[in-house]
Amino acid sequence: MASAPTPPVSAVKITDVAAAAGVAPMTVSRVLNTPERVSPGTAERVRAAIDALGYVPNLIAGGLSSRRSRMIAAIVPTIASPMFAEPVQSFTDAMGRAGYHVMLALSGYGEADEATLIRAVLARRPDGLLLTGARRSPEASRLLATARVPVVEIWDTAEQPTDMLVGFDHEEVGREVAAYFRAQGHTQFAFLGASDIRATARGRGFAQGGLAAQATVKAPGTIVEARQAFRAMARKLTSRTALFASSDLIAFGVLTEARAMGISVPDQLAVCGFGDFELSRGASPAITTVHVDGIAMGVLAAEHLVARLAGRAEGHAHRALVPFRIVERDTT
Amino acid sequence: MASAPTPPVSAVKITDVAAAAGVAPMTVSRVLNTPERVSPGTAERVRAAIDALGYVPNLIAGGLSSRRSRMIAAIVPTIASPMFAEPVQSFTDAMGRAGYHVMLALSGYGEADEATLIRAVLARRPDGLLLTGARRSPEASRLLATARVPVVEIWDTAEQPTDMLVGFDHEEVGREVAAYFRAQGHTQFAFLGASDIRATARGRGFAQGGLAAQATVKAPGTIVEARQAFRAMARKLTSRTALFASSDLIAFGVLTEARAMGISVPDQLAVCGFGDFELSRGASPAITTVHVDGIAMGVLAAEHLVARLAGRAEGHAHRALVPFRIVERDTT
DNA sequence: TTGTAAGCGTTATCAT
DNA sequence: ATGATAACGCTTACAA
Repeated sequence: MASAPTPPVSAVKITDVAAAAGVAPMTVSRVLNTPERVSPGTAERVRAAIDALGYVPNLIAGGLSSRRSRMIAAIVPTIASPMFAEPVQSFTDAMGRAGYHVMLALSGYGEADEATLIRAVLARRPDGLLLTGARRSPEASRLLATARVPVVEIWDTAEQPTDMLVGFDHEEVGREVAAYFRAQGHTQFAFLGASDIRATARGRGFAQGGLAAQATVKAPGTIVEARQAFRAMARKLTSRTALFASSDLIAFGVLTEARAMGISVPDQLAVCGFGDFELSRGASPAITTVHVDGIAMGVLAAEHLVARLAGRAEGHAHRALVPFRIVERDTT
Repeated sequence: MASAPTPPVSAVKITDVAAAAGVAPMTVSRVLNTPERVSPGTAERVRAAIDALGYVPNLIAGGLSSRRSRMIAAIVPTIASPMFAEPVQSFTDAMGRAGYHVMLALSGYGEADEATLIRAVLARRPDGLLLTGARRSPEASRLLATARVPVVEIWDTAEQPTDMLVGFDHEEVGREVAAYFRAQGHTQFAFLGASDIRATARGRGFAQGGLAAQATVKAPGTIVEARQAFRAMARKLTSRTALFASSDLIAFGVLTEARAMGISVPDQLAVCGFGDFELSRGASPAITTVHVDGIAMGVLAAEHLVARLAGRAEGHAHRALVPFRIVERDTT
């Protein structure tokens, strides 16, 4: 379709620098990649030539030659939520420190064509992959297997991760929240959550731990939807209820609506969110929530990947669990 | 540092497919890139071979050869804010439909070493660049100039964009908000804002339009900081005040604190935010805010870039303004 | 410490 | 419509 007239992107190449510095191209390459193997004097001359010419190495050529792209592809559903933004940000930083660029691809929810995305991404020959969740379609698994690329999956656990995994058990989160509520003397439980696979797992764990979850409503992903859903749900909530929301946004919606309805928190209604977004700390009342260390998740994922890429995979387990904790605030 | 033993990423290459299909490599390449130039029968055989072998084309080799990476690099300060997440998401989608991958790089605020990041990104030879804001350091400008890569800058305006630009005037936003407040009979103004360059510009415009902005407080970026800042500021606010916050998060902090202090909204205090985040619609009272069409910004940026890459840059202006509007809700 | 030669896997270009 | 050949800009492997 597009047919640009092949413009010279950056005329300056390694041979130009080599000529200017009076050395062989290979020496320029060494100055850039293994400076310790070049004499200081030569290195200085080469660097001067690089600066003078404004040389920017072509990593695409280097990658083809070395068969290492020094690039990691990360696939996440969305960056619009702090849920993924945080680990992605820290993963990117950590990989950057190790000399890798991270290429971010957005999949949206619905694993319909995750395989297609993975395929597209593999075409760029990343040295490694960061994936969200631990459920892969058979097609995706096949692709990953034949590509033989190190893979880290985050945000979830699974019996059989594709390769490495850094996450936590969402059902366990639900169970812990239920246990926390029970310890507070609650006997009536409700769950309000989004329909994505991990939110559902948290709801399932909560129902197990809560023994008698009186109400489980699904679907809302936004504050406004949560308010509507809670308004509908509230009618059935006759006595003191402990509600677990699948995200802080939903918890906030519930609390906003509860205030409008004159329901007292935490006396008549106790609420626990998930994610520990800034909103939960900043809102009044401050929202009790489950904190997951997203930064640590990103850093850990990077460490695993870097270890593998450096060939020292032995020291690292293939599965790492990221801790979570309930942050008790005003709504419980 | 890392020295992996050069593993065969995906053994299958174009010559393998060609051999399996009984054609020349070039024919396989044509099936993939210009199928209309291959006879249906041959194409079918080739595709069968591709599927059978699980061939994933090596775009890194293709890019070196064709000098087109089919990749766009996007540099944004952060994805943790919906401010940037939205246009980035829509830009990515739109470029994807045009056959380009978007590689996202996070710069953080502070243009300290933006040039370094740009340099790193240019090493991958992107076909185009998406940058945030319109202020480039001399070093960055030099890099971009010598790279001769199409550049779109978003989120701002400038007299001299680097190349193409899709944004809006932040001072004008401030002036419009001031005008809106004045039309409502306000005479006392305050601004509470983050210290980044665009927030500052909105505050400047607001001060111009408000004639007598009584208080301008800077720094807060989070809800909690905004609450503290407002509490300090509130003492000086003796009469009915119209406050413009540099983001909806800050507006929310102000409103939360105002409620705690017993300040009635919008009677004693009118508040307008910026960004039209989900929170503003979902909160109670719903927050009046400035809506900027981030989706449109991303799509427009993509259109400009695609047009340029397709060689038909003439039809498009180099500057496009994205509309913004005040969304009137309960806090004014 | 530095250089030479031979690819890396694909596509542009020119033939057929 | 298909093929042969020569790059693309760099790095690996080996030599000096």
